[in-house]
Amino acid sequence: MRQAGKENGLSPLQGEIVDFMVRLFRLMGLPKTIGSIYGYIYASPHPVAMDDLTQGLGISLGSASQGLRTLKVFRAIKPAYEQGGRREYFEAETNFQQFVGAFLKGELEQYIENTEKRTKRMDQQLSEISDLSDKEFFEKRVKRLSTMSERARQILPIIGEIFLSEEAAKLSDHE
Amino acid sequence: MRQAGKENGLSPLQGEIVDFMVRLFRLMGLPKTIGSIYGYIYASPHPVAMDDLTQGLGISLGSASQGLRTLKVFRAIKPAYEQGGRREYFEAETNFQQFVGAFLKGELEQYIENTEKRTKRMDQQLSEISDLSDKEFFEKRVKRLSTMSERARQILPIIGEIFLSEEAAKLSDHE
DNA sequence: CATTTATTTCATTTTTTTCTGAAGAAAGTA
DNA sequence: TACTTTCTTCAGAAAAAAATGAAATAAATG
Repeated sequence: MRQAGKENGLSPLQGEIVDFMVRLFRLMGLPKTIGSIYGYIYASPHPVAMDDLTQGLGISLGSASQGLRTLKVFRAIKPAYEQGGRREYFEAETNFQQFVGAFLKGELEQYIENTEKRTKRMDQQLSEISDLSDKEFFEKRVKRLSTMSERARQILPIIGEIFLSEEAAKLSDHE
Repeated sequence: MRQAGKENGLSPLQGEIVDFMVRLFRLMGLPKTIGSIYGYIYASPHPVAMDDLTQGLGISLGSASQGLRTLKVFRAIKPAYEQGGRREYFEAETNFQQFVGAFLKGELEQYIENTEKRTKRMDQQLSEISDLSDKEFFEKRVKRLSTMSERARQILPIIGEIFLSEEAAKLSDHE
């Protein structure tokens, strides 16, 4: 998959879209395949089955399956009710605000919780230092980390606000 | 380096701090070594030379050299004027707000610029579509991406604000 | 329930990223 | 200048992350 959609039936525009999504998803720390799958679905006028992905993107069955799962989990795609076949079809959830925001918020939340545990542990360690000038130094340092972690928690809702607020929704939800 | 600072002369608290930084830096997409170097310097009461790092963290000369360079570049450490020796010594820049913020803002800025180029290309591609219903579909899709990209640009200064404002500085700069 | 078709799982392979250390600059010293 | 010490570079090694595909499972059909 050098340039998305060269050896297969993707139009140049669709290729651009796939690349776009690969980049967007990489920004969230997700692998190329996942971005390309979402891109492919996003750029398809009709619901997409796993088969279309392996063919259209030249990726393996395994990757397609795992990628779809991940995308389902954070609601970037949704099942499409297609006539006839026994296949599962999917279409794109097009409001990035929602799922990108939720994803980032989740990640950050987890990170911050973990961080708070750590600063607590540090506070304990502090109490075991006997040397006085060492103690002062480390208190300063640890203090800063605690402050940072508190501040991060304050920022969290702002991030949520940016992505998930009513305003944000309005700005992006007028299909 | 299983648990930071086990085989070497790091106190448990210092080990915690190193781990903390490894995590913080990984959040920014930077490798473990860089985080651990910053952590080591941050957790040192005295200026640190390259030698201390290779010894104290058990990392190679190459890693230490490269890591220090990176940290210098985005101002996470600064040279310390140490008596006597011909060695270079460093100490930590302790206001994360500044350097983490600047780093993230830089990354995002670059990302957004690139994204804008892409949406422009897409707009061009759009004009070459003849089929009418296809055209409508892709216009909708591309529109959304453009909107998102515009919105990202609006958000950028807010990010800057969060990290780099006077207020943020005050909140973190009272050593 | 046997058969065909679609999906999931996961051990292995491939690709990408990060780390290492020896060679060689650079900078200081006698 | 010859020698020592410190730092940088970069080709190759090691580790980590992602992708593959074959076997197992599930789901549908006659």
